Order: sequence, then structure tokens, then C-alpha cells
Amino acid sequence: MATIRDVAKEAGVSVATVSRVLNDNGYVGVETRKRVLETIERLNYSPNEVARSLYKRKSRLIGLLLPDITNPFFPQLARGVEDEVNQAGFRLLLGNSDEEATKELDYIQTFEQNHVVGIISATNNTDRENYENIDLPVVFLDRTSKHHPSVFADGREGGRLAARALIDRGSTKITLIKGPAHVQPAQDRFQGALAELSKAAVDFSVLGTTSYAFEEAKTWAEELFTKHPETDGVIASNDIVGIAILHEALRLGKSIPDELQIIGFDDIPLSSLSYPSLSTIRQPAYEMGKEAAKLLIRMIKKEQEIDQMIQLPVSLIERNTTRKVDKDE
Amino acid sequence: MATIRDVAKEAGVSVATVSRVLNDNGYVGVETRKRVLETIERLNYSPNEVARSLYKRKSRLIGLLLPDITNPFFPQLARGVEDEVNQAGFRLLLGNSDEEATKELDYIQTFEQNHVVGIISATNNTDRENYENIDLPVVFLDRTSKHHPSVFADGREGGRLAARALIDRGSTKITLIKGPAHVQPAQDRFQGALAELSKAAVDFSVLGTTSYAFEEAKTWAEELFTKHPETDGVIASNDIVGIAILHEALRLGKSIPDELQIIGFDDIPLSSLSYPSLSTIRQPAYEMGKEAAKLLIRMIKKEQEIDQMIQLPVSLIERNTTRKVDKDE
DNA sequence: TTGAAAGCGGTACCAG
DNA sequence: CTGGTACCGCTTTCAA
Repeated sequence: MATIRDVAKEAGVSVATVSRVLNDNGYVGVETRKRVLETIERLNYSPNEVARSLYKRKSRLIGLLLPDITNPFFPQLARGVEDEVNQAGFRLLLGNSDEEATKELDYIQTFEQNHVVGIISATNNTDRENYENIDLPVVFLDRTSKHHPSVFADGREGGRLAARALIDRGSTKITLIKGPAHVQPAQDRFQGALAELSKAAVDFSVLGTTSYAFEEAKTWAEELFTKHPETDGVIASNDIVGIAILHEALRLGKSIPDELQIIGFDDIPLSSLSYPSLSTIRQPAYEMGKEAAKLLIRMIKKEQEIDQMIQLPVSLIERNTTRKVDKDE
Repeated sequence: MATIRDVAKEAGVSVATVSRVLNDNGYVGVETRKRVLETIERLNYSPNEVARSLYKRKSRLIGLLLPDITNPFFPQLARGVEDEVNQAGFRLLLGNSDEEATKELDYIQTFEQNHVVGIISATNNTDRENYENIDLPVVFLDRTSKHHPSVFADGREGGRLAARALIDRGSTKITLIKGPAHVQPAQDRFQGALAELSKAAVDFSVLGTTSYAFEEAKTWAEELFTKHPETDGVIASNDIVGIAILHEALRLGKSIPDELQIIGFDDIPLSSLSYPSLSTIRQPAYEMGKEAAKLLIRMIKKEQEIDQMIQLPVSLIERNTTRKVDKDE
């Protein structure tokens, strides 16, 4: 690995001059600049980011903290973030917290130790004290915070849309699945749906769940149909759960969407490949990631607090686990 | 942020001493050590990784390069890698190459610029020259290389298993989907299946595809049934494609697995949630990630070339898109 | 327009 | 057992 000194020596100039052409600031004679550039090329030199970070006390790294990349919703967020930060010349330090406070703290510490310029966090931690004395721009993604800028989808509206969709399409005994209590977006959806169901002329019941894992989704699906065999409409807490319910319903020989309508949440890529394909409330995950990254970068550039909450719209994706709505209603 | 000098001054010792207790090497009086430790605690000091990296010329970062985290197979690999490197005290710098050589090179450059101690790459790039003059341990994941240690699943055997499964269960007009030509594991599967089909008493045809994307999977599914309407067994190039085909088959009113058997590849989490649930050849993705990380860490520790190829076994996961096999056969 | 030199925050060698 | 100090590779005054 060539260093700036090698380049300087080869080009017959000082390291200061090389640094100047590297960073394109300060005065450099046009002749000199050319010679330096040539030498850089010839030596295949590329500056040591670590040394740079040390002096500047900031790197070109951004920390991204997720609950679990294995959950199909998060890769999309992550890609949005990555694509956007890359454009601005940053790279990602990635961590999965698994909802464990210790891991989360450990990652935050590594982020700081490595001089990241900002952090994007999509975790569900309750104790926000983890983030209180971070002296860096932080944006929360897929959840809101009173203390930090955040980017999220309109969960309440999503819940409402889901409920309305089922009601409009004739379900009268609806089961609403309530996601894990500590997952904020899940609660927003739940509240939205609850509100809408409450003011409609339908029977409904609530089924509480405690996590989003694949295996457990199956368990709840079974639980759902033993507890509420008569249900004719299900609002799932997300697409995984929705697909698990669809699976179980088909196994029980129910006809979808005639006997039972199902609506999911998120619109993960695979939801269009279920059969019947899953109707769902779409969250623009990729865009959310991008927005979060944009916001963070703005904060980094301006070096000032931009206390912003960016709410992205959700939308109903009508596929085949819901009936066609009566147009003349 | 407190520095080592602050600690030294507070504790009334030299920075050298603080460094010694920090790294637990060299002699430090038990009394002194205690005092330093207390001060560290009190000042909430944690060492600056960047400064450390600069001096040591190596960080505690590992670079992970994937084709696309959005493809459900890769998050599993990534988690395996992450969990294992974390245990050894390393963190991940993540990059998605999107099969673009430029991006791949850019990431490799950032990895080097940031002093990563090793690289794990799961890309499909053909020109291995990208990796030729890297002066770092590199392990390839989910693909083999003559020039570097690698960790991968037994794709040929997987292909064979898939073909045999269908044949044993009575399919006689099999369609074999050939994945993208530049994706090595896809070709291994294909070759394995091809070999097995060739020596069996069945008719078969091959359908070539060019990518793994969700949208295109649907297109091929349609293409499949127009070109080969009479097929009674499909070997998909992966689970996404398998699920897309299942979807299309159901749409066309085919009964699964009676009229048509389908077998996928990978065993991504969602494949058990399709209906009927997808039979598939399982690759132990998480374990593959872990093995790759272990191997890399061994290379880092020993600072020597360990030229190893680790092949992990695949297995047939019988679910409901294949018939029950005749036990007395 | 250019160069010398003082750091950035650690580590490790050499004295004592 | 402890301290002084020369780096690691780059950026940025300050002088020339």
C-alpha cells in the first residue's frame, strides 16, 4: 500500500501538496497537480481512510442498526438506506440487535469507536436512554421518537385501511391480530384498525401475539381458528402472519376469499406469490430507507439538528385474499 | 469523548500504563491497575478504534459482500457471518454488489481503505482478477474458487436429489429450470439434476432463465406452462422460482402434487408457508455463513493461507408439493 | 503556490 | 513496574 509520502517523494513535492490535490482545496499549480495526479495513478495510490478519520475525527461510515435482517421487511429498508448513503459517499456498518439491549448498546459503542458520522436505527427498544447521550446525528426508522427525527409509515391509517377494506367487502366477524406490544408500528396499525372496527357495524375480536417469527406465526394461525372458527375476515399484523393464516385456512379447506378474507401488512416481495396472492397494506420500505438516509445526510451536512418527522403514506394493495368491492356501493 | 491522555492525567500515570491495562499486556502494578480501571470507568472512556487501527494497520472490521440482501437467501448467510464474527470481536462492513463489477470493486476498495482484516464475498463475479491482488484473507461464500478458500453447499448432489425425488415419486415428463449462467451454484444444481435425469427413464426438457428476481420468476412460470403444458414435475432453480411456479400452476387449476410435482432449492423461510408447502432441497445457509466466518477468522489469526474448501451437505425437505414416496419400492 | 511541522489517539519500544 | 516518545498516514495551519 502506497502512502501519501510515497506519492510525494515520487512526484517531487511535499505531502501537503499531495493532500491538496487529493482534497481539491488550497492552491496547487496546474503543472504540479498534473504531475501528482499521474503519480497517484502510477502508484495506484488510494488514501488511507483510517488516518483521515483519525485526524478529522469522523469517518465516512454510517451505522445501521436493525432488529433482524432475517425478517423479510428489513432487507428492503436496508437497501434503501445503502443505496442512498452510497450516493453520498458513505458506507454502512451493519448490526442486528435481536431486540437485545446489550447487543444494541454494543453496536452503538462500536459505531462511536469507529467514528461513524451518523446512525440509523430501526430497533424496538423501549429505553431510549441508549440514544440520549450520543453526540451524533441519529434517525429512527420504522418508528417514531420524540427525541429524534424519524421516518415511518402511517401505521394508523394502514390499520384503518385494512379494517375498512374488509368491512367494505362484506366481512362481519372480523379477527384482528395484535402484534407484539413492544413493536411500535404494530401497535399503530392495531390502534387504527381497532378504531375503524369500533365504529362499524361488525363483530370483531382481538388475538394477541408476542413476536413475528416464522415458526410462531404458524402457531397463532392454528390458535386463531380454534378460538374463532366462525371468523370471516382477518387483519394480520404483517404479511408473514397473513401468509401463515392463509396457509392454515386452506389446510382447513376454507375457500378464500369467499368464506374468509385476509389482509396483511407490509407488502413484502413474496406476498404476491402466495396463492391466492395476499391483499395487503403496503409500506414503502425501500423509500423509507432512502428517506431516512437522506434525512441523516442532511443532518450530517448541516451539522445541525433538523427535528423532522417524515411520515410516508401506506396504500391498499388489492390482490386475491379479498373480494372485489361492489363498485356501486 | 475522553482520550487515553485524559485517563492518564486523571489517574496520575502515563499513557503507556493506561495502554497496558487496556490491552492487558506488560507489567502493571496491581494498585495502579485498579486506579486506572476506576478512572476509565469514571470518565466513561472507551478507546478510539480508529487511532488503534491506524497504528496497528488493521481494524476489527470484516467486509461482507453480497449480490443483493433483498434476495431472501442472503440474509440468512449474512446472519451466520455476523453472529460468528461478533463472537470473535469483529464487526461487519456490508455491501451489495448487484452483480455490478464496479460496485464490487468500489466496495473492495473501501474495505481496504478502512483496514478490514478480511473479506467474505458471496458475489457471482466472473473476473476473479478483482480479488487477485488483495493482500488480505478472502473467503468465498456460496461459490467455489480455485484461488481462495471457499464455503458452499453441495449443489450437484442437491440437483441429483431433486431429480431423484421427482423420479421416485412418479413424474415422467419433467421440466428442469436452469438458473442464470453466471451463478455458479445454480449451474451446479442444474448439472446434478441433468445427470440424474439423463440416466433415468423419463422425458425431460430444460427451460433457461436469466435471473432470480421476483418479477421475472412470474414470467418464467407462465412461459413454462405455455411451452410445456404436459409437464408433471418441475425442478425449480430456487424457492422463489418454485413458489412462482406453484402459484401459476394453481392459477391454471392444476392439482398439486397429484398432477404436478414441484421441488425448489434453498429452503428459504417462507417456503414452508406456501400452500401446499414447498418441497425443496435445503441449503444450510446460516451454517454456511458461520463456517465462512470461522474459516476467515482462522486465517486472520494464523496469518497464513489455509487453503480449504468446505462443502456443506444439502438435504431433501419433503413437504407437500411432492407426493409421498412408495415405501415398498 | 508550496513546504515544514504539529497534531488526531492510540501502541510499543527503550530506558530507568 | 513505569514513563517518555517515536511512529501509524493524513490534514491543516503558518511561513516562506
